[in-house]
Amino acid sequence: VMILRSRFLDARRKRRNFSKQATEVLNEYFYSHLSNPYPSEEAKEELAKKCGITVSQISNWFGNKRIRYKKNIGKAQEEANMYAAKKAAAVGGASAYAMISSQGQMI
Amino acid sequence: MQVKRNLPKPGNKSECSLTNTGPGSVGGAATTAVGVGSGRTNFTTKQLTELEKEFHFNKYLTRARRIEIATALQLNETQVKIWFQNRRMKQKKRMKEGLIPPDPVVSEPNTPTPISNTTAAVPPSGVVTTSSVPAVKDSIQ
DNA sequence: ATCCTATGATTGATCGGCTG
DNA sequence: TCAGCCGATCAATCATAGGA
Repeated sequence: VMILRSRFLDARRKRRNFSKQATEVLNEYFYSHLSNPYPSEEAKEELAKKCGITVSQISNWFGNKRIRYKKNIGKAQEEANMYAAKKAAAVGGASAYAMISSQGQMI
Repeated sequence: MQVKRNLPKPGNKSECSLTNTGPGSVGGAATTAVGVGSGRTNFTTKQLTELEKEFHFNKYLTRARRIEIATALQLNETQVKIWFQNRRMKQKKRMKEGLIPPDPVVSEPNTPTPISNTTAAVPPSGVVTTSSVPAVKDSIQ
């Protein structure tokens, strides 16, 4: 109730969705690194540059993605997974590195 | 409470490291007003205002000061400690990207600001009370 | 315009590592 | 040996954007 306190102070939250391309790049990375969706600081910087957003936004995106992915599993996620896998397998050029790194770690 | 994630940073192993949600159910002691202890405390505007004021003064707290504040604001020492930690990280983050001029460094790290009253809780304490509208303090975006 | 879902941001609190 | 800090992350929530 009175808990409506400082909500008005969040005027800064004038969010703008990321571009479709940016989201595409992020999802591609996320799904091709599902076993370890934790990009390093360097990877975040690269993604940030590639997506035209800040590193913090990259962190926010992965944070939200991990939680929300987990909140589902067995839904459109599985679908998105193979979508990304297929995508990575397809064009060997830009996506090649994604495939390789996805195999980075083993048991 | 329940955040036992594996170590993402260091060489982690297989499995989607994102698989937890431990039922933990800790008995947090929060003033959330909502039933049982909620892991997350909802700080009141007054508490946040005082903490912010103190932070502007000292970025780091001494044990004694922490106790004073915790008592005055009716919070745990840990909550005050954590709040300052998070606040420092927040400022650092703002500094990096956004802008937020470095702190005008206050001479001495002391001068305990008499946290208004002792048993904080009700008094209106005319601090920044809902200026009633758009009060868009804060710069940055 | 109305409702509902997707999504970016914020934040109290936790985890692991490092340090004085 | 140990408490506090940092850096990263979690998890819940807020507020808005976008679609039907």
